[in-house]
Amino acid sequence: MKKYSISDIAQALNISKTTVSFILNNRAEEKRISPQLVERVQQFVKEVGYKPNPIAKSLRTGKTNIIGLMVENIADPFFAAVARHIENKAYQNGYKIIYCSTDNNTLKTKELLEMFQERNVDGCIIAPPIGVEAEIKALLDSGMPVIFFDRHLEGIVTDQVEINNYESCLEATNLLIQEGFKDIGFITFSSTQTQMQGRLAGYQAAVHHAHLKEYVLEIKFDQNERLIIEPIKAFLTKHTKLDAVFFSAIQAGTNGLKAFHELNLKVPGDLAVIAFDDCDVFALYAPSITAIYQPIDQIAEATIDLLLKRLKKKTPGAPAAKSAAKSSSKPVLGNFQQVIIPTGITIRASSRKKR
Amino acid sequence: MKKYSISDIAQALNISKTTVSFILNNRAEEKRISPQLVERVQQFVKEVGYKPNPIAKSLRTGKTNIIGLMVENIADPFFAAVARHIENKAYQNGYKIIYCSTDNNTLKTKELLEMFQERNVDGCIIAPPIGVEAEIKALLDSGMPVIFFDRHLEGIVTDQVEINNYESCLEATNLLIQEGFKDIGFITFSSTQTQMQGRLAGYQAAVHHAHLKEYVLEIKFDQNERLIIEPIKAFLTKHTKLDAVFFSAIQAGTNGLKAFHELNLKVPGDLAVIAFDDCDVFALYAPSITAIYQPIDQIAEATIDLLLKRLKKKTPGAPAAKSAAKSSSKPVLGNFQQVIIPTGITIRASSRKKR
DNA sequence: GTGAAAGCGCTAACAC
DNA sequence: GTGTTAGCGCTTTCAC
Repeated sequence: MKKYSISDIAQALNISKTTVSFILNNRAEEKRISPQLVERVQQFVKEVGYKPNPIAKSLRTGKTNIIGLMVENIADPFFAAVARHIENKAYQNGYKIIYCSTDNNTLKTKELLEMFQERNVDGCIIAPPIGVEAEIKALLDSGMPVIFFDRHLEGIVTDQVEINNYESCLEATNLLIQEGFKDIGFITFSSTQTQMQGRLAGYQAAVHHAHLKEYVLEIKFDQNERLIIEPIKAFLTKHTKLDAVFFSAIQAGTNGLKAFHELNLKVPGDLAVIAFDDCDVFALYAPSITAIYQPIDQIAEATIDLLLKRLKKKTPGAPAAKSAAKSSSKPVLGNFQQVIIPTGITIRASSRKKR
Repeated sequence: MKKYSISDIAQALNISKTTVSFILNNRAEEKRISPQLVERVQQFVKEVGYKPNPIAKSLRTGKTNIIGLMVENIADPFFAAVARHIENKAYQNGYKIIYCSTDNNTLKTKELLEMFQERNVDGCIIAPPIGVEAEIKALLDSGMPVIFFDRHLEGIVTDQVEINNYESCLEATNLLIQEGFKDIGFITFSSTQTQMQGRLAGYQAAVHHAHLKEYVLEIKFDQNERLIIEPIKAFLTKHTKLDAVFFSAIQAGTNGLKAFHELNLKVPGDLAVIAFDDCDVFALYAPSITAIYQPIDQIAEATIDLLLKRLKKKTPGAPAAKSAAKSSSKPVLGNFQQVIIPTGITIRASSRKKR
């Protein structure tokens, strides 16, 4: 099976490349090419299994049909699940995904952004680390659609999808307060990222509002779980007054449970628990752990939708939709959207006061 | 900051594109271009921040520096973790990753393989579903390096990385037998994939060798966990004689534990447990669950290494290594490798016989 | 040692 | 309605 190019087709059919190109790009009608010719070309193309070379196309048009996806760490269940949904919908819309993990590393992220630029991705979806504001701004200025999710960057206006970090942590903390817990710790990772800041602020607001004391542990995130477990143990050992703990992220939660084991602390007898982000561990743990869950599918859906919307706008003559296409009213140029997805909470045994 | 092309550079420096290209591709020496000129060009290139356009390069050379990565489901923690490692090493070597999930869907996989072909990826890493043998073979015949991992396809010879499924399940089953368990169930997903077949065969061999009865439950895999939990409950309810259960995969294990809860079965009192694939759930569950673990980093490392080795071979004149390059002896043409990575087992409370 | 020019496969302005 | 042709930015053969 020989590989056909557009010239081969033109030659075989004794017409010109242009005509073939027009037909292949659904511009036959617009160019008023005879239906018979269209039919003949399409027939032939199908027959020989011709596929246009996307690289040549990209070189010419500047479009690649590739989306850059940048998460903190693709091995993190949350990001992996989001990536999965995004991947699905992207492929359905004819886009491929190039992905990468930032590790929240500024330098690495800058390099990756540069790579996206060079590779000419059509748009990108990013859970940005702090410190790449200038580069993102440059990207946006160059006309590349950039969508933020999970967090945003102060001072940058672009489409973004987030959850209600502040409110959900406020409410979850209130739940503990209403149950009658008085000394509620908040165990989190030291981070200036907006989502983590929001969670902490929510906890603080609730605690202050109830005139309770604030106990916050900020741990430097590390892949080595001992470096998470040990600070938690130290914190719990120091603050023996604590009767409840709120974990701000999944790795805090699971490693916190490990710390409990090692200290032989019972839940919720010694310590009540609420965790941010749900997972099998929390559902199966005995007692089961109350957890805030992020609607991952909605987050992913909203994110990729925002990007696809931007990408659609860039191809004015997109002949996909038959006729309604033209009537897509208001241009909404540069009119960025911020989507907030509400979280849910699964109340289980760990947050109930023994009475 | 204007975007420079190679002609811009040539023009600015009053030399020809050719010369610039040679210098940029480290062929200055070979072409005996004067060191001063080389220096001048490199200086200028750095100054204006010129980056060659990879798309144009691809169109011309047929290489893309992109690796296709195809897993069953990127949201699965195992595949996500493998992807993470592969991504890392690929980027270090100048390759980008386009990834996709097959869902073990033959049709989808065929389309994705076609996409890899069209997109001209330089090579691909695949955890293949059954039924795409012909397409993979065609890909290999076309000269594309294809590396299998996690499983292989009968009748296809290519580089592959797997774990010792058979032996590890044989040994794990023997562990239960030695503890004195007599009626050991094996709960797995119905699959003709080699890795699942290997696990089942290992269990069967151990059980038969000990003249014990075989109890196998094969569940159709589904994202909806109720469709996994319910068959397990039915199986356990039917076979009340069982004193131990071996779960062949992580989703079998976690959903199995959920089934236990719902049936109010105690581990290991009512049922001892061993699971294939380890995770936090098993470590934190009370009692903790004995689990076979796959050395994910080794698997990923071996896989990407095999691919990189193939890719290196394809660029004979690669001027990366200074001089030792030429001495890479034996050609090993078409000499495919099969790497088997041994698993480990973490023995915890769930597999111990109460005495 | 360096340059002119062809061409990778495609799109699109322009001509007829 | 259809064809001619000029690039997109790069590599590489061949000529000098």
